[in-house]
Amino acid sequence: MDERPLRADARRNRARVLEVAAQVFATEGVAVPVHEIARRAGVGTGTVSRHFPTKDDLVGEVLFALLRNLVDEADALAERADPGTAFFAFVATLVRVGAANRALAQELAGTCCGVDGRAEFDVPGRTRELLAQAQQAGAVRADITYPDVKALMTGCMARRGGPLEPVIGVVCDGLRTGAGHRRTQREGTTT
Amino acid sequence: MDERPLRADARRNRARVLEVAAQVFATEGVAVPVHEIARRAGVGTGTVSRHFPTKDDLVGEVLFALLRNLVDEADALAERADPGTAFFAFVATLVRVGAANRALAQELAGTCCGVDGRAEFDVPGRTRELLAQAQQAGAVRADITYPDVKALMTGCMARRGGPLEPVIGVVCDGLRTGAGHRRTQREGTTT
DNA sequence: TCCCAACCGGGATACCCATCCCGATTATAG
DNA sequence: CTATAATCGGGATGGGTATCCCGGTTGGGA
Repeated sequence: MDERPLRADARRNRARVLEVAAQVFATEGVAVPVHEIARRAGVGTGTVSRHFPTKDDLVGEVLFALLRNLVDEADALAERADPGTAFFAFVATLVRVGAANRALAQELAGTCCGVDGRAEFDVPGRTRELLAQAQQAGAVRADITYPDVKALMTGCMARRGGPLEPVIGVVCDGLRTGAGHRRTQREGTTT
Repeated sequence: MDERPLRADARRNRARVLEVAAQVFATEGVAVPVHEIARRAGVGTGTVSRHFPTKDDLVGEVLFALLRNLVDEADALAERADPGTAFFAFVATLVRVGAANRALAQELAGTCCGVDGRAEFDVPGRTRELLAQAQQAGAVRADITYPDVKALMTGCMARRGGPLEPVIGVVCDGLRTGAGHRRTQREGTTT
């Protein structure tokens, strides 16, 4: 196909753009203009959009690596720990990573370009699985759904610039079975 | 000052724009273009920007009423209920209102125009006070700060379109002193 | 009823941004 | 060293939004 090797300078520029983009998107979110990425990388906007025809392509490439790591971690936890421990550990990891990386937080919150959900990078899918297993094992409240977990994690990620232990603690304690809640009298409510 | 009464048609248009804006911002958030508000209100864009010179003016006017109600509710709770009950009830109210109104959620999350914080409409201030009193009364974990609470509530508000009891339950249980292990009455579930 | 200031509509203007294009530059094969 | 195709920079283009402006319309007091 188009697997022709890039010229040396082109390869260098591409890598530099990717590096700068990763840093900027992590710090300021995906809303940063492409021309700003180009400026900081010391290249023209044309160079950026030649290597990444669309802004989503650039964002996607930046997110791929991060999402893959998370999926790997989820899989590792799933086989190394019991369901409850695995689920809570993964939630804590997602929150920490999301709080440290705005772009990733936006992606996980669904306010980004939506590159996850693709086979090998399906973080939401992994989270769903871990949740289901933790609930089956009786470690997590049964009335909780994935959207609930997603919303709670999204909130925790917004706690940028402060210690994360408190919010993670609150959420994990609250999710745990046996925390006092009135589930007993409202089993299958749907609003 | 310029308190000359508006002409009848002008007053009618202003009210209609405000009404439509409130509805649209609540449903779709403050990012909706002004010209869209004008279109749905059946007026020209000029009419909107004459009554509300800036988009922030329009958004602000819409939010004022909502914020005032919330502040009133906070004050009422503060004097009618014990600190713990008041705090949890207010948190539940904020989450419910925020989940039902995107513009308000954006405002409370700080991703809007920031009209609150003004004396009589200072919802964050009231929340802070209720939190401090609840902690002093020993009803809420001592390691929690206002930004933690804000982040958690922001997350819950993102749970649009589903039942809110689970997320509110998780957060309130998690915030409660001695959380993660039992206890609970049914506070914090006011509608 | 008549008249004019207040009001209306929506086109004009001024940004901002992503993406495309093309003349100038440069890596590198021969 | 030279030729040439790949690459570069940044201006041009198209689309979107907020705000301003002005010729036409109308409410309501005389």
